[in-house]
Amino acid sequence: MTDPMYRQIAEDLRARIESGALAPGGQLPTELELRERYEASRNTVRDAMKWLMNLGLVETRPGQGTFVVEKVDPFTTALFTDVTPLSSDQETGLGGEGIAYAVEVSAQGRRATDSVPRIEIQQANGVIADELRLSEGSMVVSRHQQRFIDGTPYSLQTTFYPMRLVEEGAVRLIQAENLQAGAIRYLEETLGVKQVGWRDRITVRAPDATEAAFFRLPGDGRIAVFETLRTGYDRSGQPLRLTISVYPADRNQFVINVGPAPDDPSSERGG
Amino acid sequence: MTDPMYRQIAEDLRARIESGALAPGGQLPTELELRERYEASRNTVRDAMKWLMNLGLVETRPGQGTFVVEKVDPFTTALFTDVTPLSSDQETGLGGEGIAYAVEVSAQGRRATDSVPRIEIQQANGVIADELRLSEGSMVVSRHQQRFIDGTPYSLQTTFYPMRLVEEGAVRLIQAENLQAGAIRYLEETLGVKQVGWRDRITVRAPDATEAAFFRLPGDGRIAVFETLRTGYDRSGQPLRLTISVYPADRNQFVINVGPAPDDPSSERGG
DNA sequence: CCGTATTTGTTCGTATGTATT
DNA sequence: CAATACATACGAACAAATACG
Repeated sequence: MTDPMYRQIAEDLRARIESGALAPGGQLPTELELRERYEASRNTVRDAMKWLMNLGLVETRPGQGTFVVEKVDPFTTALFTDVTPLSSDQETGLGGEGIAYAVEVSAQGRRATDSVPRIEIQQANGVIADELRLSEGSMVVSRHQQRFIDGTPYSLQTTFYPMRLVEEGAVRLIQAENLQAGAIRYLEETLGVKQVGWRDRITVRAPDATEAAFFRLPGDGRIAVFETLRTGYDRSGQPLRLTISVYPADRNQFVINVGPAPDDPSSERGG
Repeated sequence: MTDPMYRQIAEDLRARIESGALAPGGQLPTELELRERYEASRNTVRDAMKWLMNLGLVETRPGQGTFVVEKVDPFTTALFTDVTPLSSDQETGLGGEGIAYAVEVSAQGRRATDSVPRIEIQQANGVIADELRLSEGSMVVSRHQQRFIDGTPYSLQTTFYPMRLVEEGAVRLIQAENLQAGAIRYLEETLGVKQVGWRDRITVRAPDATEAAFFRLPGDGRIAVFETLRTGYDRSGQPLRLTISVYPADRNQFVINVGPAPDDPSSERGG
């Protein structure tokens, strides 16, 4: 019938937060103070805090207190941009080859850096075998990188190539240099195979321990991560590569521009 | 140094789940059994359960027990599809006007139904004013719909139009009929304004109480929702409309097809 | 640098309520 | 109605992180 006490406490605090009475970044009363204010036990107050924490409204800092979460303005990653000029109807292209390479940050003045790739040769498991249309257990090359923007962790990215491509001569795939935006071009120059299309898949899930550590996320799964799969295909419709990227969901968004959409993708931010 | 006991218990159970020893849908031992097995108090065992719950690995059902979460195969929503034929290089078009209308479900044999729109005339707040490039407090028409697939809640969707469009003659925007895929065409026929491009934004956040109730989500924020903003622009680069859609993140994914990507977007599913 | 006070984190015990079988 | 299983609530004690003099 009536809500349990810890939810009533949470609801009361939630209302104060949404109304702005408790400002972002501001500190909440301590658990002992709240225990007196609501005439509840400390554990009940803590249950209310956990509720608000799971809603992403507050965060606790041991030894300091409980604070209202400040939303950061997110990194914007363009998954697709069609660069048709606004005033001319001629040549509705797909933005040239350049965009085929990777997910790109619409970084204004921000500096993106990537770690040296960690190369592995491994068996294709479920999703990887599925997307690359290989039989389970087929060998693939994986190139794993940590990506940073202005030094802060931005994404974890792993690209898988069928081992076939290496056997056919693309040996630099198994060397730990930064192919980066050049991987697709390298394959074209070396083997003559060209990526003519791709498919992105966007899902959300809880981070694993590795991801939580890299992105400095809480460890419990209360902050999710985006997982994007990008499968690239050659002219014959055969999968060339699969790139799996992971981004923390609390500070990232994706945009897709289709047709002559104005520029300036959320650069301004009002108070 | 060493992890707290509730996390060790959680880690042990997590390993059993990932290894498959505890199958999806299967029941975990009861809290009393776990209390004996790990020689901990029931509260500590429950802390371990909450940890696993936030990671999305288990769910509890009062009176029944604790169960390993079964992942459903997600609804797939295509945000963008470029239908260039595979074998010809001529005319790399954007797939025609048809795709401009809306986010479309790649529903194979599934039946999509929408509720009658709830129309409101309201002031544009922060995001809405921002995207439609209106000054704060300008009037907008909002058309809100509940969308279902095979009768199960699929998304909550609200489209905002500048009031200016109604004043200029598009009066059916404020009538509670299903314009649906015809809204863009209606604007073109009535006012001669044509949506020639759009921008999508994809973010993730905790659901609010309304959304949690509609999608039957837990109420604490442990299952997030996708929020997509689609802003449509006319030939002059002026925003025509803003559609905000919300989808539960545990049973939805988005796909983007660029260039001649093969069909069959994840219809098969291996055990 | 050290010690103390403050604040959240962990763990236990216990009792009672609510949902399901 | 009874048994089972999770949910709520209280009280207590100690640990760990942080801030401050």
